[in-house]
Amino acid sequence: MGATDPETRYHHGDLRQSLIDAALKLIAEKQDAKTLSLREVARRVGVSHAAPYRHFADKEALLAAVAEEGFHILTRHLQESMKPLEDDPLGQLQASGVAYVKFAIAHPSHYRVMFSALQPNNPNYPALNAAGDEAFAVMVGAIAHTQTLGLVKPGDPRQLARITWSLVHGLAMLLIEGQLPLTDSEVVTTLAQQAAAALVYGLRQDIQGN
Amino acid sequence: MGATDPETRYHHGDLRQSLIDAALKLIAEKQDAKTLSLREVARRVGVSHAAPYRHFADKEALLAAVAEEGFHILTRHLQESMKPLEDDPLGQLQASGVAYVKFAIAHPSHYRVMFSALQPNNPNYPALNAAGDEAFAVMVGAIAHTQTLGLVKPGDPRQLARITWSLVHGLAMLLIEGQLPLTDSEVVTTLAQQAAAALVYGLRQDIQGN
DNA sequence: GCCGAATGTTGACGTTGTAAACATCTAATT
DNA sequence: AATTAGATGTTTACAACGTCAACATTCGGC
Repeated sequence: MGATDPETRYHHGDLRQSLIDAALKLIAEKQDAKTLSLREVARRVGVSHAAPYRHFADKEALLAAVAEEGFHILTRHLQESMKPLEDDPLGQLQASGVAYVKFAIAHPSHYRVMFSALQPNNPNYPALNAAGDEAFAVMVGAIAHTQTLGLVKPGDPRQLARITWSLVHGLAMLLIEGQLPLTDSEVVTTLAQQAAAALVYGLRQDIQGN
Repeated sequence: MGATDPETRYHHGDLRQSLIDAALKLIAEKQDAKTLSLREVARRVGVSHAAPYRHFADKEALLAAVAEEGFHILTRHLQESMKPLEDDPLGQLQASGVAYVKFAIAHPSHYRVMFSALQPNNPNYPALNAAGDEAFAVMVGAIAHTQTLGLVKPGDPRQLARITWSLVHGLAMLLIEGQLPLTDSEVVTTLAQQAAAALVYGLRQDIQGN
C-alpha cells in the first residue's frame, strides 16, 4: 500500500541510517556503549528485532558504522579548527589538539564507541579504518606543515603525529571517563591548551635533546 | 568431609581470589573484556554459575576487583622503575612514563579492564578508586620532586601530572588497541622515550610560553 | 503484469546475568 | 563434644539477549 506514513509502512525506507542514529542516541542516553542492545535499537526504530540483520552482519557491524560516522565528524571538526589560522602552523597544531579534545567531550558516547567498542584494523570494516586514517592524516598534515617551515624538528611526521595523538587521545579519554576533574568547559580548554603547548614546545627543533 | 582435594570440596577455600585470577586469564585468552561471561569464569574455577554471587554483587564488581589488582601492580612497576634513578628526577619522570606504557603492553587485557570496562569514581568501589589514586600519586610525586629542584616549571603538580598521565595513557591505549604499529618492543620503547622526552622538555621551566 | 531480489516479520534456540530457595560446611558458644 | 547461626555453594527459574531459519511483503526491471 502506498501509505505515506513511515510508521505503518512495511518497508522503512532508510532503515540503515535510522538504526545508526537510534544506536547513537541510545548510547548517549545510557552512559554505556557495551550494554547497548540490538533489540532495543530495533524497538526504538519501530521495527522487528531481526530487521537490523538485513543491514548489518551483527551487532558489532552496527557499532562499526556508528564509529565510522564519528570519525568523519571528527575529521571535519579538526579541519575547521585549523582554517582561521592558516598563517600560524604552530597555532593550527595546537588548535587542532584542542578541537580534538572538545569533540570528545561534546560527544563522549560517540567517542567511546570509536575507540573502545571494537578493536581497530579489523579487515571486516575497511570503511571504518579509512575514516580513522582520514582523521589521523589531518594531524600528520598539520605537523608536516610546521616541519617544512622549520618550526618543528625533522623526522617522520607520522611518528610525531602519533605522540601528539597519544596526548590528545589520552586527555580525551581521561576526561570523558571522569578520571580527570571536568568542572566547566573553560577549565577543560585551559588544560587542553596547556597540554598542547607543552608538547608543541617539546617538539620544537631548537632544543638540544632528542 | 575433610578431603584435602580442593577439586572435590564443597567449599572452595579461596574462591574470591580464584575468580579474579580466572577472570583475568579468560580476558587475556580472548582479547575482549566485554564478552567475559560470569558463568564461564565459574565454570573455569569448577564451581556453580551462581557461586560468584557470594563474593561479588554482580559481574561489574568482579571486574572492579580485577581492575583494582591491576592498579596495585602498576603502582609497584612505577615505583621500581624510579628506584635506580634517585639522583636524576627528570630521568625518573621519563622512566616512569616508559614503565607505564610497558606495563600496559605487557598486560593489555588487564589494562583495558582498568580503564575501559567500568566508569571510575564509582562510589560502589572505593578500593578501586583508592588504588587508582595511589598510582596517580606516584606520578604527582615524581613531578613535584622535579619542581622542588627547579627542573620543571612551578604550578600545581597534579595539573602537570594530568598532562603527563594523558600522554602515557593515550600512548598505551593506542598501542594496545592496535591503532599504532606495535612491531617489536624496541620500537615501542623508543616511541615512549621520545614522547616522554618531548613532554619533559615542554614542561621545563626555562621556556618562555605558558 | 511477472518475478527475482531486497527488505521486514515471526518463531526458535542457546547463552547470559541474576534472584530465590535450598543444601552444606565452618566456627563459636555452650 | 553437640548445637547452631552464619558463611558458602548448588539448583532451579526467568527474562533478555544475539543470532539463525523459515516465511511474508514489497520493489524494480523485464
